[in-house]
Amino acid sequence: MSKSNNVYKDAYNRGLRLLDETKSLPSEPELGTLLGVSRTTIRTILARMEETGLIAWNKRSKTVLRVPRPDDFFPEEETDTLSQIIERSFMRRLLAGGAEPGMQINELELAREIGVGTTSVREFLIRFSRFGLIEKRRNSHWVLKGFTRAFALELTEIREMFELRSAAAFAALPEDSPVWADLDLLEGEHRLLAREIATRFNEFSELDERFHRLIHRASHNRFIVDFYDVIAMIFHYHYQWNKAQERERNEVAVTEHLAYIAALKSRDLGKVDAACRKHLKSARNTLLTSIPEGQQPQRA
Amino acid sequence: MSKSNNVYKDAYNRGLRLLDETKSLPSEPELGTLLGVSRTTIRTILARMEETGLIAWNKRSKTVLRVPRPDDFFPEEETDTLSQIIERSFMRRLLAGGAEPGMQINELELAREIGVGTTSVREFLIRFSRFGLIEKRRNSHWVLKGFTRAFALELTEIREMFELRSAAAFAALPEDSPVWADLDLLEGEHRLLAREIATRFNEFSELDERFHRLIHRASHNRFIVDFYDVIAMIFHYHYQWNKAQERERNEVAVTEHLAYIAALKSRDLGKVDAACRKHLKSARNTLLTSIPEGQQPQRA
DNA sequence: ATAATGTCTTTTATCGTGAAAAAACAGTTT
DNA sequence: AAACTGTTTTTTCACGATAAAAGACATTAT
Repeated sequence: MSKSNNVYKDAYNRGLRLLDETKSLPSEPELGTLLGVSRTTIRTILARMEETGLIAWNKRSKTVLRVPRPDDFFPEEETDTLSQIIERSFMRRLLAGGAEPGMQINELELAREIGVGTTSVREFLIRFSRFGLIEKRRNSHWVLKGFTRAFALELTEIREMFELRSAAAFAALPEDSPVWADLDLLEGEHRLLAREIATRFNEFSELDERFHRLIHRASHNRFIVDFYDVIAMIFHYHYQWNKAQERERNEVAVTEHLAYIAALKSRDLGKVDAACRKHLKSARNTLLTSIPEGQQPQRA
Repeated sequence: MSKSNNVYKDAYNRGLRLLDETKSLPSEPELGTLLGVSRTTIRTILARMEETGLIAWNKRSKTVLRVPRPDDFFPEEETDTLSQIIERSFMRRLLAGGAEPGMQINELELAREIGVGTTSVREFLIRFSRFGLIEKRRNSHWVLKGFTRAFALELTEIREMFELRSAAAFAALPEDSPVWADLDLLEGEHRLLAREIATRFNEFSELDERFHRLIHRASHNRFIVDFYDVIAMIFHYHYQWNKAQERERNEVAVTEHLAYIAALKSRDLGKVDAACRKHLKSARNTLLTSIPEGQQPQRA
């Protein structure tokens, strides 16, 4: 089967949305940067658009003939990366219970179950290992360390260290730094969300990530910035898993963020520290309460 | 070519050393744990030892017939892991100059140059990426970020944060913790090395790593412990690369370690903090002075 | 002259395959 | 019966091959 053409399919779907807005498409290189793919893929997309009668294509002229219909789009599931597919499968197994710490992870079994080659699974596990949830035994299997209370505590310990430092660095940034404008925009989005929290509470997690990433970037330290990937990954699956009191939790978090933002704008390091600590503390508690207590680490 | 039998060859070489000491070898499972390989590999080793007349092997009895000669050993270079080979090649290129930040890394070219398959190179690069020296462009090449001054500063910033915290945790460990015995042993080795520093200065880097890993382990945080891999890797190649004033540097470091150890034993958090800071500061300076100033980051 | 399109080449992503190594199972020995 | 040896099965590691995607080069249009 070799390689799936999900890059093409995903870019095609995104390309369809452009047809709603204009009467004619820009040049191939321009489309390339717009959709984030190479010209080769753009030309494959244009070829299909011509074939299905969406556009008339002749060299530089790419005239829109009709608006795309729902059935013009490729199905969602065909646009996923292999590594996304593997990650989802793996996390589902991991969170679905029965995944006791100390358990062995079998590459071949995983590959067969998901229906992909072993190479892809291997590469996924290597990438995934930096999250600290699995560990490799040399020349042998992987071992699941598990999503335990210890893991959550170790994760949040680093997170707090990094974020306090980043927040302090943020507050010390000069007046003319572009981050203040970014912060203002985020503040606006927070206020808007706060007003409509009753209906839009599930949009918080995406805003949360953008906010914290902005702060971490102020550290100008690649290790700190990269570590947020670990946090984001855990919170992503945690939010999917634990929907209890989601609205209340997010409502509290939005308020804490607004206080945090105000503290940053005051540039008062004491206030920043206090607001940051307060928010991180409740984030930690949320995470901890969602971990099943029965799961205890086991000897391998 | 599929897979090299370096595991067998390495274990065989280590197994030969056992023949010097005893007149007969233990059971297969015991040999397995001793050499850290499976029984399958042990049996292959025993078969060859029998073949070359080193032992007489009949079921449980494995009598040593003669002491191994130098030519019984497999050549050193045949015992390396593929990933070690790739890492060495890669680091040589990286440090040998001409490796400008922003430069593209080509999997295929690397694989051809080293003489290995592309899969192994890919997996190496994925593993290596956590060191923060390279970065992946989705669906495209890797980009070298380079061993720059910025890298060294970011690395040491995290190192200092982590080690100060670990050292504080270490000092707070109860009297009966086994780490105090480990520390005493390390102190002894330091004193011995200090006395013979003139001739044995090149043995320091190994001792250095063991000492710092002991301290980091006191954090009981996998992210802190794992981060030391980044530091160890950088220092490993840095030591190989920069031999200037090696003796003097190591002499200073040993003295600083001894002061650091004394501070830990005093359990006085203020003293620990001071001694740790002092050592980390000079470690940072050593690293920084070894980075060629001309190398400036470039836009991709 | 610049920027596009048309064409060709190279590289990346993924699979199936086969040998090395581990692990499981079955039969022996003490 | 516990621990070992003999044998078979399974898994990991590494490769070459191939389609997708990127990139480079040549040509044409404004």
